[in-house]
Amino acid sequence: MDKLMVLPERERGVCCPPTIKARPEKIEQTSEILKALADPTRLQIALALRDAKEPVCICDFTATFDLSQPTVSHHMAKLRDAGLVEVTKRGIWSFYRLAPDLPVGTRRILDAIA
Amino acid sequence: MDKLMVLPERERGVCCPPTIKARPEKIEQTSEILKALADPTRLQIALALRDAKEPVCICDFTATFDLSQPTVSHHMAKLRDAGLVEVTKRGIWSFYRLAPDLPVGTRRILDAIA
DNA sequence: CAGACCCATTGACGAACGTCAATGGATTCG
DNA sequence: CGAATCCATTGACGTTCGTCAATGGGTCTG
Repeated sequence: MDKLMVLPERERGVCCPPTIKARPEKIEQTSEILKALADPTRLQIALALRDAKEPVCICDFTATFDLSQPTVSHHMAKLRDAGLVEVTKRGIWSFYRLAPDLPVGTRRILDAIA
Repeated sequence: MDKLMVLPERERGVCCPPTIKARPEKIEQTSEILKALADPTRLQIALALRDAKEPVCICDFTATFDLSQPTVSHHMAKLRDAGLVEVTKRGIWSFYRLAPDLPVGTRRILDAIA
C-alpha cells in the first residue's frame, strides 16, 4: 500500500515558492562533497579509506582498479581538493587516509553510505 | 591534537590491493544516486521534497530558482531517472514528491544531508 | 652514479553535464 | 472555439568530467 497522497489545491497563475532552509553557501559546499563521491572509482576509494585501519598507499589502489596510474592520481586529487582525504609521504610512497578533522556533516554522509 | 598515525611498512615493488567489500553493481547504483544529488539545484529540490508535507508543484520550483522552466524540468527528469522522485499530474500541474518506496540506503543518504 | 620504483602534472580527446530558446501537447477558463 | 497556463522535449552551445600517454621529479638500491 501507498501512503495517502493529498494533492494541494491550487489556483492558476499563483505559485508558492517553497522556503529554502539551507544557506546557499552550505548547499554549494555539500554539493561539492557529493560531486567528489559521485564517481564509482572515487566512491570505492573513499569507502576503502573509511574502513581502513591504516593509511593506504596509492600503489595499492593503482593495483586494484583497472585504471592507469595518472587516473588514480587524478581521482585522489579530486578527493584532496574536496577536503575528504589527506596525504602523508614517506620515502617512495604516498599514504592516504580520510581527513581526521572531517566536518560532522561530511562524516554523516560518508557513514550513510553502505 | 591528531590521532596517532601509523604508516605501514612497505616493500618496494609489492602492492597490497585493498579488498573491495561492496558489489560493483551496488557501487554503480550508489554513485548514480550521489550524481543525481551532486548539483546545487537538484540538491535543494530533493531537500525541499524531503521536508515537504505535501507534493510540490513544478511551478513553485520554477518560481524559486533563477533558472528557466525547461532547466528545472530537466533537473526533475534527472531525479526521476535516478528513482528519487515521483510525479503525479492533476489538471495543469505536475506534483512531485520523494519516491515513497525509496530504498533504505538511499533514504539514509538523504537523511544524512543537513 | 645509474637504474628502478612511485607519484603528480600536463595535454589531449570524447562523453556527459547544465543551461537556454524554441516548440508542442495538455488542460482550463472565458 | 480561442487564449492562457503549465510542463516536457528537442536542439544547440560552452563547460566540466574521466581517461590515457607522455613527462618529470623525488627516493631508494645496487
